[in-house]
Amino acid sequence: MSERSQSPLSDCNSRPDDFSRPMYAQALSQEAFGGTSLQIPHGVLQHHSLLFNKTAYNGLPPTPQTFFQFPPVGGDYRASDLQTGDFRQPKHWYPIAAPEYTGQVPRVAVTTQATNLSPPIAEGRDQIKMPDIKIEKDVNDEYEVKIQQYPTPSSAVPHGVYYSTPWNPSFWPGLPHITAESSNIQNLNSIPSTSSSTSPSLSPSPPSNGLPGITFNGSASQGAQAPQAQTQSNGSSSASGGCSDSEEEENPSTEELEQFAKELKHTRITLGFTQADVGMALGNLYGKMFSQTTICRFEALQLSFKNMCKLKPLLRRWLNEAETSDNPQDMYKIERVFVDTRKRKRRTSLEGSVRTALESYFVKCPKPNTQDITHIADDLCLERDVVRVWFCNRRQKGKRLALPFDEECEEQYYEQSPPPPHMTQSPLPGQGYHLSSHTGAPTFYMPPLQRPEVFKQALHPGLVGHLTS
DNA sequence: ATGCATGAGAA
DNA sequence: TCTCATGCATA
Repeated sequence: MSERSQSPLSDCNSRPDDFSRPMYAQALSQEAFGGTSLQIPHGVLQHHSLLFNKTAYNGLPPTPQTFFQFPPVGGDYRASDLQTGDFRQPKHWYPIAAPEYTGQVPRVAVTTQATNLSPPIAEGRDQIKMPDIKIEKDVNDEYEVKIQQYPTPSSAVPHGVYYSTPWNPSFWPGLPHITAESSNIQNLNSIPSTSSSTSPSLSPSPPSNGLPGITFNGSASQGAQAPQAQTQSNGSSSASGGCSDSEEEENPSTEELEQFAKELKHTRITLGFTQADVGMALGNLYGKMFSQTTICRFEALQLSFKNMCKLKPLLRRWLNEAETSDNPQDMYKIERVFVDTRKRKRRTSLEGSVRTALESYFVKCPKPNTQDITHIADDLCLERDVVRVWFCNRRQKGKRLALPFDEECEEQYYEQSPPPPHMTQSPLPGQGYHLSSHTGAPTFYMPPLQRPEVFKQALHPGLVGHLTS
């Protein structure tokens, strides 16, 4: 016990970076429908790498009926197809796309989208053949191999349409009206340098009039894996009038991002879509899918400023589409086969006491060196890698939460931000470490640079007082 | 909504 | 080995 108090980090001079603001987002109910939310079956839609818009890159005429062999559903989506441009998916509702709606269509969706969601999504549900999901465990039982396969179309699907490949730049050319409008579209740049190696050769090269490869804010972000959003200040408003010029500035302000996130969430909920839906729609619209997690974090302002800026144009586009489309569900159709074979380490579930201990270590030293990590791992009987990853995530979380949109301060935060009073002593819990206010879920300190008044507007009114008191 | 994990790119 | 963007899995 007492030995455990001998932290290996006593010589660490770094300061904790976290102690961030209260988890405002946490206070926001996910869907604000009494807990009703749409849950995507795990693995069904979450791997963006397999999203394909075949018509976008190979010019194939729409062959919707041959894609998935399900009984046609009622409703006429095609009218809107023609209006919205060729880059869109063939406007048919494939029941395979519906699993995430199973029995959980938000009430709002039912009431507000009675005319939009045609036919009732649940109608074809019984006919949905769920993909086989196979989970294999390796010999050590620590890794899982998940293999999922959607029913493959029996015909009319060219070989090579489906790839297990990351973001495919060739989708961008399929956005004619994006470039044509050149209005409020924040450009989606990013022609990944890895395209030649990661995308199927089937895909054509980006057209010369394609989206300019403007990098985000001059930063060499890790961008080859995702469409870099870039901003242009030429933005006229879309049909929805949802974005102002200022929002299209190269560097949207914090307020603008917050406002947009709020608008996005509100509209999304109003239209009855889940965060997963939105992420999926981005895939259908732009070829780069995002997970529910990412959309959630965007709405909750839990991404980095840079990341927020990157995603905002995409989401702005979605928002405009969703608001103006006669058949918003068109944006959610899935045309892909999900074949995901990866090994992923089984998620470690750390006990509260262990987390608390890690927190206390983190307070002392947010950036432990290798030796420290080893020591901590030994001390807590954890894998060294688990500890390392925990610290990585903890730092990331600290930045994310403490400095959502203040880049300049971000870099200095380790040095500038003093730990909150209650953590300075960092008594160790349990086996010698204890943080009085830590019960597994860390509380976050809001540094002075935070502006609660900005964030609280995104909160349910009833929560504002609580959080700011 | 969030904890733990992955992987690319950078330092 | 870190940061960062991102997502699976789960609370």
